[in-house]
Amino acid sequence: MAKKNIIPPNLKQILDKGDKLYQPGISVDCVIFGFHENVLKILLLQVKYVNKLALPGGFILRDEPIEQAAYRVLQERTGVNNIFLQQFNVFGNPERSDATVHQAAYLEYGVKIPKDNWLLQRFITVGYYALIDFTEVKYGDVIFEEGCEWIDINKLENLMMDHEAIILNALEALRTQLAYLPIGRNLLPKKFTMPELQKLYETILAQKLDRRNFQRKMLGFGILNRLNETKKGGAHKAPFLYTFHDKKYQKALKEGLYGSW
Amino acid sequence: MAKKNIIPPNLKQILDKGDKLYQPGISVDCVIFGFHENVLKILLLQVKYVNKLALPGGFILRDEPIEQAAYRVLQERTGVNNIFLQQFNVFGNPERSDATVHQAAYLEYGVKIPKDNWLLQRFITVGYYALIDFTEVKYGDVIFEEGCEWIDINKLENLMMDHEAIILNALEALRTQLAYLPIGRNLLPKKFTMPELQKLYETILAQKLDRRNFQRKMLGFGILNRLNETKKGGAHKAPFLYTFHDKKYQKALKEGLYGSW
DNA sequence: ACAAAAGTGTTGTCGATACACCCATGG
DNA sequence: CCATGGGTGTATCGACAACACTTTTGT
Repeated sequence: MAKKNIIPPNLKQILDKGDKLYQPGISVDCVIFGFHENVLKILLLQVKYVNKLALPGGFILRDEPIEQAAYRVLQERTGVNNIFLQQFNVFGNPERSDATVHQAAYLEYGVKIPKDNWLLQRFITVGYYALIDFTEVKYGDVIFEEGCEWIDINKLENLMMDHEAIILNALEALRTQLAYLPIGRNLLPKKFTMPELQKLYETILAQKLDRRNFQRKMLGFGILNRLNETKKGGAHKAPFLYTFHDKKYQKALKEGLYGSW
Repeated sequence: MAKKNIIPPNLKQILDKGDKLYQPGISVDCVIFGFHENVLKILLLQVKYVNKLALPGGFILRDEPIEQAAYRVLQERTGVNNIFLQQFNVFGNPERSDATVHQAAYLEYGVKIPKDNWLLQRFITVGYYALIDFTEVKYGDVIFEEGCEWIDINKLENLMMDHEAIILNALEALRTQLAYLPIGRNLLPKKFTMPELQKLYETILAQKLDRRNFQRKMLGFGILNRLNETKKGGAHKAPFLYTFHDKKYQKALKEGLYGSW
């Protein structure tokens, strides 16, 4: 800490021209869900200056739709293209903004943010949650942070500002959607087994499901293809592999699993 | 039109100090549902300068929670206290902002808004919908507008900017909520009959329901009190009057009509 | 008394749950 | 050959829809 680093140009630009480039006072935050080894995880950033974890978020360009800003954030962080993205809430309590976070980050470069700078004002954030295939993630650019980490949803701690509340809110929204929208296309690899899909559901719902009824219900939705392959390797009987039926999956995403009337 | 009016002080203030008083670039818009004579209606404002209808909306004070801003707008417009208020979406496409609306309003007072004024920038709006008792509304302050009007939801026309899309989106959200949350406490008078409640549901869903099944289902939720009175006056058999069981109603609002697990 | 609207009851269907049984595989 | 996990089938229950019947009220 004795020697201060030189401030990177992008950080300097955010400070000086941010209010020209971006919509002031508004940000997006993404709750990125991934599924790995039967655990639901969330992609978080290590913010070293305050030694806390944060949701990947960003600002909204002056001429950019909000959803696209969220998409841009996801791209920057994960490099993944095939993403399910859903707006779920807006968080706008005045107390949620915490100027000390930005201050700490810039102080690392010996820069003190002027008191009237746009970064220090109140921020309202639009929450999106995303489902992505854990295996496709390539860690992307690092800005303020040390790096990305997948954190077990049951082991959240030491989060910045109101980010834990945002995550829990996102999980609630995800659970609700589970009831009427197909899930899994973006959380599982192309080929998967029925037990794997079931584990995903059980993890999200934090609830055991009956193996046989689950299978019947899923097949009943008509969005799965059973392949003529089985997943070898594990002990015991080899389960069939499945893929999602792309067209029907997309249709179910639009109309809901129980169809529209 | 020959003679220009003098600009009211509050309008002048919004123009000059608005960016100090309010969060810039963010607004709230309220879709206010009311129910009267078996028709679902929405409270809209006549904006005379552009001769269009608009949702009641407003800005967010610098230190004000968003929901409270929405609540303030409702109070100002309707004077009603007992309001069900729900955030349902954020509308943030850059194209949705339309500077000509504000320009027209101020031009009425011979004021041309400076090009760099905060009012002319892009605005993102947070959509709330509200359910209120039609009979309790007292029309409130008028700012830019000629006045408020209840418009039949099936006869929407000539709306400002993207307000019609916002209304339809709100209606969708309302329909979804209908499935798992109690409705009616804020849309009906204290005492009401089962047929009245049913009409409300039918109107929102745009769908006929079976009288007998509806009654059984509603009573099953256990949120109604049957009074020892009947609604006299109409022809034919007098229906019972009901009230909502306040405690149970509140509980159902939190936990959903089917309970939590 | 009769039409119209409200209250109450019965039945059938379908989906969700619970559980029994058989099959395949690795140790 | 048996423990474990995967695949298939069946019984039961409850919610909901459809519909029959009775009761009340105004004209």
